[in-house]
Amino acid sequence: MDNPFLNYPGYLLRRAANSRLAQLGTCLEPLGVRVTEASILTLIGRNQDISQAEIGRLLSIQRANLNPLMRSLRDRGFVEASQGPGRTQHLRLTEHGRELAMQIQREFEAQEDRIFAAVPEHLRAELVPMLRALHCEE
Amino acid sequence: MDNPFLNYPGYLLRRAANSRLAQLGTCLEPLGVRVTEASILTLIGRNQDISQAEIGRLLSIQRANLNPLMRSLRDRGFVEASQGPGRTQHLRLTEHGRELAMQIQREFEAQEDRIFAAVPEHLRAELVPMLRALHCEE
DNA sequence: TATTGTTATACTCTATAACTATA
DNA sequence: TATAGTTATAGAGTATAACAATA
Repeated sequence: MDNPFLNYPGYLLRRAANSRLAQLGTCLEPLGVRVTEASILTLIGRNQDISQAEIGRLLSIQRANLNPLMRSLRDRGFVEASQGPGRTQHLRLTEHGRELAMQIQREFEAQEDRIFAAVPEHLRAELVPMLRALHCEE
Repeated sequence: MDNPFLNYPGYLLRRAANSRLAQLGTCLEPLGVRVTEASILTLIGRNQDISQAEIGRLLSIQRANLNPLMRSLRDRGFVEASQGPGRTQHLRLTEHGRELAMQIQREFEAQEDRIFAAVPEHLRAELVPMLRALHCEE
């Protein structure tokens, strides 16, 4: 059976990204959050009083799509908002959210360690530069 | 603004894969097919009389999800099916499908060239091995 | 029984458009 | 006018369950 895609970097890139995303999702499952939610909580934890729009820009999530995610995180008691200028909301983690963010941080680090470990040692220093180079604006 | 994800290989991997997938999608748009459809047509072109189930295994698409894709490709006159053993169908490209598959092939190759070109020259030989290493079974 | 094709369904992510509220 | 948040909607990809047909 001829499967040309196994030699195509574009296909291999997608396959690697999907498999690692699924792996991280499985690791986060016991914490009750999905990868996107965990990323948002991490960003708020590191940037107190960040706004929804800023999160969207940093994670490449559109405002319209971020809205239901944020509402869910607020409803579950991980995030609280205070009024900023204009319609802007200042977001921060609740105590509950901070505890969760710490557990998420551990899972994120474990995942990055697994990914680095999968790369041959002599190429590890090149991994991040190579992945940055593979990104395109378009 | 602290964006830790720009140093996380997992995030960079997903970002690179998404951007390249979008780029390829844009290049295929004039041909009137999406990336998934183009991949299926390529596989049928290279493996005459392949079955749906085999395509699914090679591209990691489940049978249930492949069904509407295949029906659409048949309805548009790119693919025809003949009866195989059991419920198996032998798939092959129509004349129309073969012409399209040739154009797709050119776009696929152009995309792979672009991706290779984005990688620093001294790392190009390591790209495919590295991407293969980044894949995980999970 | 195992495999293939099929249908239905649901969830996630993504994309667009349009609306409001405020600087 | 520009930005932030909101709502509705649609498409694409993915997941599970269940069913029919055939080896």
